[in-house]
Amino acid sequence: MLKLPKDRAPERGVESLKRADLEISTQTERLAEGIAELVLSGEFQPGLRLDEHMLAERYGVSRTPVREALRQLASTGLIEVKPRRGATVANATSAQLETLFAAMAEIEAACARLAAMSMTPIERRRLQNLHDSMAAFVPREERDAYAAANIVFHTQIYAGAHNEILSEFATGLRRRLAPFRRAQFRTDGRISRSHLEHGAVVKAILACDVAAAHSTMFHHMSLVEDSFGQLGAASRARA
Amino acid sequence: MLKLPKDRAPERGVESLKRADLEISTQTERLAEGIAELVLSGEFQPGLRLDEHMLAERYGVSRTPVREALRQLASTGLIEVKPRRGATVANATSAQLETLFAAMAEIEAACARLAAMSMTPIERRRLQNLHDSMAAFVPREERDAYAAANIVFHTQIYAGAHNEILSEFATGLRRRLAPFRRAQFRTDGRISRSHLEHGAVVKAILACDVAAAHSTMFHHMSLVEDSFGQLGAASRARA
DNA sequence: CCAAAAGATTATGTATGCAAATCTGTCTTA
DNA sequence: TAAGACAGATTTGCATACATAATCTTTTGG
Repeated sequence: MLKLPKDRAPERGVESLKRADLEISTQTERLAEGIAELVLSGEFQPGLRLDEHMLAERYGVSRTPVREALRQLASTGLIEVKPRRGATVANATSAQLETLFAAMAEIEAACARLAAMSMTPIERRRLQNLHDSMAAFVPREERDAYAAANIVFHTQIYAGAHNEILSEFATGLRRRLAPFRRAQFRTDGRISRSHLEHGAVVKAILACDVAAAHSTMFHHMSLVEDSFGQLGAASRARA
Repeated sequence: MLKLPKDRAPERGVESLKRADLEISTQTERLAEGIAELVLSGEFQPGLRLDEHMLAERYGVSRTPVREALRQLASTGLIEVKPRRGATVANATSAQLETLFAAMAEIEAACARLAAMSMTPIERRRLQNLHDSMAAFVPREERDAYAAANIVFHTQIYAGAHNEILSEFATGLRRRLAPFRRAQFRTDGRISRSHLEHGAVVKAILACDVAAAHSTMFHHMSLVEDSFGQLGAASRARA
């Protein structure tokens, strides 16, 4: 392509209207974010081959930044890159999903423990408020709203742990599992059970009960895992 | 450079004589491993600027695989890559080191707990044997031998947890902290104290005492952290 | 008719070149 | 003398080109 940087500028603008352009400086970052979005939204399903040429054309760039973006995403586990065989959206066997859920339960429980230990009064009150407001979604079975608030709920606990590293691990695992938990709250009664479990976690954290925060969160995450046995099987069949 | 692929072949051959060429397929992998080695060995110290040209020349390749290797290492936290500003060996403030140690304590404790739960009899016996054999290094103060065996000890526990993800987190954190814990067993009495703590961990794991495995390992890792307060300050000053 | 090998095709790995951003050192000016 | 600005040098980001491994297709032998 001849040097026509102005030709690409408009596309770029459209693509990233949501977030401030100030923050995103390189094509690679933009691509990594865009591709991740496609995977998380379900448009790119697990197992799909990610052709470098195809992506380069789709985003109007050369293969070089595409390759860098793919490597970066591979490091998060969202996609897989095998040497000389290209990249695919990560696809997990049910055994691997079990491992991921188990790891996530451990990390989330650790975060909850630390949160009970070191959350500020303001953070504790915000958590309580969020939990209370989520109660409204339960009787009405507003799955999407509850799912969105659920992510905020857990994110607040990660933040409350005041440990950037554990927080990143937890966020990464959540992202990595996202393609496989699309139907999370579809099971009947899952929402109300989730809210009850959250209540126990909140109570423990507010009471600074470190051990209870750990165990209630671990319990909560284990139950989430249970409700996904069949999904693991489904994704494996697709491979 | 004109296309003279034959000119480069010999260099490449010489460079990788040590390890089987069969396993390493791309330049990027070789470079990532090589650079990581330089960082871990201390030849590349925290804060050092990693110039792409310099590395490319040093390894006799072009900048392209160097860039990919740097991105890959950045994802492990061993180096840092800022857009348009290049890569540097990761340098942590003492606050960040504290966070890393705290995260590591949590993950190691989780691994120990899972290990107590799910190690096979063979794995348990191997751990016991290793621990026993490490006793020999204590009275003789063989720091290097003890340090090497110490890594094996912890690695056996990661493996015993039977959770690939947590194992990778733990290994990654250990690598990431390596540049800052060079003098780990230099403190007087550190070796014998470490061995005592290991003993408590082994005892708990062999007894399938899940809670004790967690707490003894957590205690062990916390003490490791304590003996590094001054190192964090030193590395910060260098920045 | 099927299997296996050889060739064609495609995609990945690597090299090189150019443009823009950052950095460095010098020179001007208050 | 110190602060700021400007120009040159350096370095990164990206595009393009080429070489090679992997894959697909076709052909040939049993």
